[in-house]
Amino acid sequence: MTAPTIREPVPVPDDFDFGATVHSHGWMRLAPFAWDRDRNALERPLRVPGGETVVSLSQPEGRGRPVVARIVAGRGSRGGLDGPGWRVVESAARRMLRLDADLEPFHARCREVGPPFERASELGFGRLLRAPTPFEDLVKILATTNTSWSGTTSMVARLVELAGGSHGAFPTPADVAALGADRVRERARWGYRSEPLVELAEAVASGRLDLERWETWDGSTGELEAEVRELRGFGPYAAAHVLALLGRHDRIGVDTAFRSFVAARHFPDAGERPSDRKMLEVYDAWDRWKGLAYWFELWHHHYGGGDAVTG
DNA sequence: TTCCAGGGGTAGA
DNA sequence: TCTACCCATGGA
Repeated sequence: MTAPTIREPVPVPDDFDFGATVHSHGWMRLAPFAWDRDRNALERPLRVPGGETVVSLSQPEGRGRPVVARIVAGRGSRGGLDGPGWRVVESAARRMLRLDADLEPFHARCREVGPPFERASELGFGRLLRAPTPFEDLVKILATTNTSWSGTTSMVARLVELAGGSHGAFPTPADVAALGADRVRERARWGYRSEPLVELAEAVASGRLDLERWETWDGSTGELEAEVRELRGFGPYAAAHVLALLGRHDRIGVDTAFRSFVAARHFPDAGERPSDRKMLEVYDAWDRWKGLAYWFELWHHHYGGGDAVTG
């Protein structure tokens, strides 16, 4: 048992940029994430042994300096976390912020290609914010399909409200399974996604689907993609998104944002919108970095304004 | 009411 | 494997 603490540093890679990571895509806007503008901190509840805690993450000393995890509520608010509790928080931070990702190969490639990609390294681009668990990421990806971004945020918020923890922690697979498809449909308003969501939750809760296996997948992207596609409701777009959050970027999830952005940027003079195939060809030369290359272009286009890319 | 949204599923070529 | 077409469903 270590001494109680309410504030601990988490070591990070030299090129780690907290702001760029948090604003890498729309996840920071989905419950139970909350962005604290005043502190430039990312806040969210986490399940820890014996209950929940609310942690606030920031990088007060700037790029390459440690991320600081502050316990702001829940278990730990009055005395800190014990050793096991703290390890859960640190492990969650590492997954969310992708602290173990090696982006040097991507950044080296970006420097070769030149503008605007050469700025990817200095801007700290390349780590896509994730949930603490692969289950939460899958649920949120399902919530982006066939709907608008506002629909996604409300579906996720209602699910957390209905089945989440007392401090708002994201529901576990068992929680979602217990909620059942009917209530997911009628009260969380997930529409036709309700049954695929509950099926996913049941598969994970029962152990039939082991998502941890995907975290350390050493097979081909195609094999992993095939497993993801076996999940109901996960088509080509959703599967590519899942792969991206697992650190594989040799697929691009084609959605309305991809089509409109790539058409405008790379085919400005085309009379009619080019085919998906034509638009995907733009990124062929990036091999295993296709997805990040596209996302950097989109992100770079928006990030000047300081907002996350949410469509 | 109509139209759209960070698509999925399926049939047929 | 690619295309065409239908379908879903809340919100603007």
